[in-house]
Amino acid sequence: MPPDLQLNRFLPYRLNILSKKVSLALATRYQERFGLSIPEWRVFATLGQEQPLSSNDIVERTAMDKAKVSRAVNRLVAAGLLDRQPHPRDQRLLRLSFSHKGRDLYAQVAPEALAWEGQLLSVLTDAERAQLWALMEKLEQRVAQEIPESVPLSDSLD
Amino acid sequence: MPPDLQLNRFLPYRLNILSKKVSLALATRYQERFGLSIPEWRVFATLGQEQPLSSNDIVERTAMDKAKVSRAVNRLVAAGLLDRQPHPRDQRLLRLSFSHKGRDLYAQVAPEALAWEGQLLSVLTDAERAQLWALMEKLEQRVAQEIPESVPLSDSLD
DNA sequence: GTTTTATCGTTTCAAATGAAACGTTATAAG
DNA sequence: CTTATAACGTTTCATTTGAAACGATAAAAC
Repeated sequence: MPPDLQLNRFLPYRLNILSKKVSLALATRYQERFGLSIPEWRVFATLGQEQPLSSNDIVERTAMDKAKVSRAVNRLVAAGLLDRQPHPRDQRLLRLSFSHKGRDLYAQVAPEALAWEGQLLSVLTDAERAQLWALMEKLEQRVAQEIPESVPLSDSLD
Repeated sequence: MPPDLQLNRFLPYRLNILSKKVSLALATRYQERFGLSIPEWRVFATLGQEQPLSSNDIVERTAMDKAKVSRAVNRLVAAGLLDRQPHPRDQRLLRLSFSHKGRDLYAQVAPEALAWEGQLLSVLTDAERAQLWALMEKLEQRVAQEIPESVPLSDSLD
């Protein structure tokens, strides 16, 4: 008698596919319109939250690999979107922040991202949205217990 | 005035991190215990649902790249877990199914995967689980509308 | 029947990835 | 002070990746 593992009712599987579809749909937009790759967008959006940040701050906030963050930051700096200063008190740290151009771009990108998310969430009622956050929160806390600390959240794990 | 994009309340971002954590936690287990990589597990579990399947069937069911499926299938065949036969009526198609060894392994892996999922979901009530499925279903249908057809769901989109 | 056209799975190749090594700077221990 | 240890970000290098080209088969058009 085969074990009853219904893949389309298996949370890791469904979560992966949903996450992929959402990322793909969004990525297509900011890729085409703003020329940002996914890692670049992640770094950029993170700096939109708080500035300045070190590379390591971004690693912690995004669960990205530090090599990937390093490369994304380099591209964003090269594109003139970020300023990269050495930290005055700790020479090991970078002090990353938006350039003027970066700030302008963020002012364009962020509202679009929010609007897009709004369209996506428009299929849910307010109550359902609240539920969704609560459920995801619970699951994330639960699963965090199972992950051995210091294991990086690699991008290929999907 | 900066746009109010709160990243930790931004669905694509949170979904990505949750999905990564879940995949990582689960992958660590079947990697260590059964020697299966993530793509291999995906293919393997898909065949647990229905047999025989062609490679293309698996591509459709898992949203994986066909090159990745091809490589995962090769490794599983080499490991003696799958049988690969040519389809009698269409020589282009493969007829993939479990070998005896594969069936035995599945009988071990599937219950563990289910038990693990059960632990994860144990933080939710039955009603909450039902909600979760319903919400994910709605979101997936909504986002599917935005994805141009025939765009593959690459694994690097996270 | 012959010639397109499409489909399936593999292979190729350039790009992306991430673990580990590295150089540099800071902190802790002696 | 000096030495050992740790933290930060970059770079290296082997692996993984997926888009495109490919060979082989089947279906469609003529």
